[in-house]
Amino acid sequence: MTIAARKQREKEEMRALILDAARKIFLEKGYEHTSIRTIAEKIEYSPGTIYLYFKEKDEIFHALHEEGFRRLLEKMQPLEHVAEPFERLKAMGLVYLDFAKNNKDFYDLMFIMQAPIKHEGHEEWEMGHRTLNYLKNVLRQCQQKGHFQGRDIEYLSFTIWSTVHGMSALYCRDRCKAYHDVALEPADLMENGYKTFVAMLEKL
Amino acid sequence: MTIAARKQREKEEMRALILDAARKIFLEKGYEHTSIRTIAEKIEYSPGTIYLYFKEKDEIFHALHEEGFRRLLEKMQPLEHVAEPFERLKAMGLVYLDFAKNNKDFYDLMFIMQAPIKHEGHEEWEMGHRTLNYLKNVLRQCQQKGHFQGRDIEYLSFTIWSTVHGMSALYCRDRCKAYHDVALEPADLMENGYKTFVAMLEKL
DNA sequence: TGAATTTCTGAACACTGTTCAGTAGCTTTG
DNA sequence: CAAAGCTACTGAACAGTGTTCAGAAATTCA
Repeated sequence: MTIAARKQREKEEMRALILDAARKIFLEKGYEHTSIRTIAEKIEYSPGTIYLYFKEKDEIFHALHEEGFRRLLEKMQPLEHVAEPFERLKAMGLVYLDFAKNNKDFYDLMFIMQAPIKHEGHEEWEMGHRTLNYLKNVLRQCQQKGHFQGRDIEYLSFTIWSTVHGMSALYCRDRCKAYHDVALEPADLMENGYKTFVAMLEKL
Repeated sequence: MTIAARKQREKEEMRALILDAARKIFLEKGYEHTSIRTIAEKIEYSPGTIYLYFKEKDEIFHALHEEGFRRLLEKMQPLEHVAEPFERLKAMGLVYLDFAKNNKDFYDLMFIMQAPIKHEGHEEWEMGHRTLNYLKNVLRQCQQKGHFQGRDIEYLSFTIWSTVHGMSALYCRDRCKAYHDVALEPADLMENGYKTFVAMLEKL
C-alpha cells in the first residue's frame, strides 16, 4: 500500500500547490480577474491539469472559502482568555473588522461574493455556522451576566453580525468614499462607527 | 434646427431602448451574466451599435446605478410628511430594507457590486451622496429633538447605514441561510433584526 | 522488457467585451 | 432629381475567458 499511499499524498500535494498559487493570485487580482490559465502558468502545468484536481473554478473558490474561515476562527481563539463575556464580545467585533480590513479578498470571498451554490447543502457552510455559533454563545453568556435582557439571541446576533458586516462590506466594496467630502478615512469610520455601535450595545 | 433636434431625440431614445433592455436582463440574470450580445439581440441591433451609445459595458452599469438611486429617493419622498424626525428615521430604515428586498439587483448594483471606478471623481456618486445627506439631515433633526446627544453625525450615520446595509447585503448574497438550521427566514430576520436595532437607537 | 494504467498536455469549443473597416441609407447640395 | 457627404449601423475579427478531451508521455505492474 505504500505506492497507493504515496500517490494519495502526491495528489494532495498537487491540490495544495494549486490552492497556494490560486490564493496568491486571487488575493492580488481578485477571483473574477484570475484565470485558470494564469494559475496553471504559475505552477508550471497546463490548464487541463487543474481540472484533474478540481471539478471547476468554483471548487477552488470553496476550498479558499474554508481556509478563510479557518483563519478567522484562528484569530478568534485568543479571545477565549477574555473572562468577561461582554468584553469578549466587544473584542470579537474588533477582530472581525480587523480581519476584513487586513484580508479584504478573503473577506470578500467569505461574505460578499456571489457564492456558487452548486454543492447544494453539502455542508460547505459548516465553518460559517461554527463562527456564527461562537457569536451566539458569547451572547448567551452576556445574557447570563445581565446584558440584553429579554432579547432573542437569534435576532440580536443577526443585528450585530449585520452591523460589522455592513461596515466591512462598505469597506471592501469602496462605498466608504461616500464620506470623502467630509474628509473621513475608511479606517477612522470603522473604528469610530464601531465605538458608536458598542455604546448602543452597552445601553441595550 | 428641427432635424438636429429630432436626431438628438432619436439618440436619446436609442439610449433609453438599450438601458431598458439591459435593465431587464440585468435584473434577470445579473450584471456579470449579461452579455452585450444578449442586449443587442433583445433590441434587434448588432453588438457594435451599443458601443455607439455607451463607451463600455460599465457605462451601462453607471446609468442603471443612477436609476436605482432615483428609485430609492422616490420611495423616500413620502417620508417628508412624517413630522417626528425619529419616526421618520425609523421609517427610512424600513423603506431602505424594503427597497433591498424588492429590488435585489438594483440594490446589488448600487451598494455591493465591485463598481468600476474609471470615471474617477466624475460625480458619479452624486446620487449616493444625496441619499446619505438625506440621512444625516434627519439625524440632525433628531438631535434637535433631544436624541443622540453628543454623538457625531458622521459616525452615527455610518453605523446606521452599515447596519441596514449589512442586513441587505447578507440578504442579497444569500448569507441569511446561516440561520436555516434554526428555521429563520430572511424576511423574518430582517424585520426583527431591524426592530432590535431600533430598540438600540431609542436607548442611545 | 512489454503491456496496462495513470498523469499530463495543448488544441479546440463556445463564450465574453471591444474594435473597426466597410456598407447602407438618410441629408444636403449642385 | 441625381450626386456627394454624412451618419448609423453591421458583423467579422481580436484577445481574452472556463472547460473538454483525444492523444502523448510517464509511471507501474506482470
